[in-house]
Amino acid sequence: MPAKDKSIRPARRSSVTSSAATVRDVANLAQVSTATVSRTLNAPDLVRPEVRERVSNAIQKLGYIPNDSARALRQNQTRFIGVVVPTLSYALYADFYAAVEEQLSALGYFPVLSTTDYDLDVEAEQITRLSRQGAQGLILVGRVRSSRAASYLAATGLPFVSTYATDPLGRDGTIGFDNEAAINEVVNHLASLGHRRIAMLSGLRSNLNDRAIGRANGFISAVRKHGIASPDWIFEGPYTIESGRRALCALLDRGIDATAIVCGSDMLAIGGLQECKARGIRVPRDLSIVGFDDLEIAAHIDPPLTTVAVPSREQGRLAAQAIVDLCNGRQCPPNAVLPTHMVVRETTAGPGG
Amino acid sequence: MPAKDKSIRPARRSSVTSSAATVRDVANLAQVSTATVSRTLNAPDLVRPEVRERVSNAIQKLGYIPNDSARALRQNQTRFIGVVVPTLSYALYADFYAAVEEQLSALGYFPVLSTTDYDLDVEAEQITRLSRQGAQGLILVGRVRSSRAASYLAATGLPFVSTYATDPLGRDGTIGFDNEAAINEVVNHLASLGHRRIAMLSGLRSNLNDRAIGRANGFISAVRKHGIASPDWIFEGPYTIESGRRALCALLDRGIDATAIVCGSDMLAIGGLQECKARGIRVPRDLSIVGFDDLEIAAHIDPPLTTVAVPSREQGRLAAQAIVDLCNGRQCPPNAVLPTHMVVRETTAGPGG
DNA sequence: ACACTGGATGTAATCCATTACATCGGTGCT
DNA sequence: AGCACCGATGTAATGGATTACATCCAGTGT
Repeated sequence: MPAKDKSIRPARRSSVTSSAATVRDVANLAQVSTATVSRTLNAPDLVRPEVRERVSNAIQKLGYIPNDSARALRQNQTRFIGVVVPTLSYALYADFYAAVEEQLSALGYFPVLSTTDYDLDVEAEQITRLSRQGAQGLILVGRVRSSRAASYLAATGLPFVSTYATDPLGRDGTIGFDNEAAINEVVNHLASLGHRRIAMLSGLRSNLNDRAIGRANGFISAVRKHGIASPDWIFEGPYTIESGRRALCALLDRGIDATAIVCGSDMLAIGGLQECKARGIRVPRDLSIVGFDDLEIAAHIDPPLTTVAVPSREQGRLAAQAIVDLCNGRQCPPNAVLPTHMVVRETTAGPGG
Repeated sequence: MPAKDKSIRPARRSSVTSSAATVRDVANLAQVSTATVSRTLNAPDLVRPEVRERVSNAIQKLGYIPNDSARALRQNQTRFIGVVVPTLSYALYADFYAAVEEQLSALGYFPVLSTTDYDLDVEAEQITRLSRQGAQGLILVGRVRSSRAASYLAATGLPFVSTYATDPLGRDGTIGFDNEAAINEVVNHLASLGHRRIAMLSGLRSNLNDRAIGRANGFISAVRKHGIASPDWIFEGPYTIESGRRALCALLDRGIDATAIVCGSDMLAIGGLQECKARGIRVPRDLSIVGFDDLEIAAHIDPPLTTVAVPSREQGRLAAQAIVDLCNGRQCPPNAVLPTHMVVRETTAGPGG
């Protein structure tokens, strides 16, 4: 009896050091092979109930936790999807992410989030990081990205879907809504109320935020279409209340006497509203204001904000479904244009009340 | 010349199938061993510049991306930290997470987020999931958790820090602030303004949310201390505007004629304020209202909300630093009690104006 | 009684990067 | 010359789970 080699070596790891138990420890304790342990976990039907029981007990006793890195390495699949959004501080994206998380988890995947702070270079970094870490697919916001990111995605063939945008050509997967059309609807509405002097508070277009650009373009084209006001009455700022106030100040300082203001975001609108209040400008009597996004808060400020409801959660759900489909080889390049709709509350009226 | 075995086999993978390149492919192309490739990436000083150059070119040419699962498996470290928060829809946690992300990334780690929707059972699931996936440490919210989660953490010895709470005993790592003391300060302030009839709009305590419980306890003890009003004037609801409105209705329906209301969250306060406006109750003349958290929106509603500023971002930064320290074996059980401070705006005044 | 089938289980290769250890050529010292 | 040493590189073991393939055994059909 030279030595019971097999039973001695694993024992070292499972008892002496307290480092995590492995399949081998479990196998030894349950008197089976590692293959059987693995099968007990992943295909219980292939294992006799009696043996299954023994293995389960061993797992229990050792507090065995499978090592997902090893599994991912072997199976070449991590079941995680990278989700890259501009920020979570804007409630819209927080909701979007929540919907993504919910749907992915229902499909047996899970999200790994990262934020870019609206910086396309950061976005490119995050994309490569997520890819290296084994993301099986990506959910991105917007369709414009840095050339580095674009070529990386093309070169690796990593599946991804874009959101909050539309793709007129329908090549890549895109789940979103039409920013231009939505703003068009707003301008139409204001025009039908009789407004002829309409300005816009827009998000920053300089960093190639295509949602902001789309909304601004929608404004320009709509204003042209109606032959009203000036397409260059556009004031930009980040999506914060403070910046909305400043943008309204800038507008007034330039002596523009608009009767209505279209905003690229509810935050800008709320800021504008604040500034009006501070200056004694009555909304909607002296000035109509329309927001965008329909954040929870929009319904609860005074007066309740007229705005555009966007299908954030629905988008998140569909994007999650789409990326999982792509990962599983279903070739359908998912493409959806979801409807938006105006929610008319109390910050809009005809000019003069 | 039997065969150049070594150069033939890897070629199969790098050219025929288009699956990702590995160190071996790079090594072959650069005419070096895999060890040298690895060193070029992780310890360039050990490699002659000339060789380094060759390897870099090969990496470039093949679009080689290291497989992090393999690295994690071998090194037994993933450099990721699990972050478990109740929800992102509440802006406070979104900010917290942003600070965590920023600090972790500065330290060469990265966060993997998951949300619980305030459910401790879900929290337990997320904790085990993150652990299995290789989280090296966890950042959690609150100190109360399900027994399953608690015993799991104890059994595995996985490092973690709790936030948004304090640990009187200082055993575990806890980075937070004193909810009770903060509410105490609020009640003191109201009492010094002359209020004697004070009620509370609280978060739900039933699901063992220890922030809500701490704040409610603070209210009860402060009210007792001052010998004023009734400690059971507490109305609960989730942290939403809608629920704040309902809670205020419930309070009024019960015929309580409080002169001041302390809220467990700004959202509850905003809801209360809305309901006051709807019913013609003037704030602060007829009723003072104090929020909690000092969300961005608090300063921008009408009237601007008096509230308690909490150090969310600071907490996030410290928690990230602390968990990384713990992961690196520094034994200091981190413990910090950060200051909160009241921000007095325009929803508070003496009773009657 | 024999060959065969199929279910249950074991054996060992595999995924990919890292790294301990071995190797080799060259330098400097005695 | 001989020895120690060093820097650069290669060889091969390693981490943990999965899985293709081999093996064994009981049951079935003829």
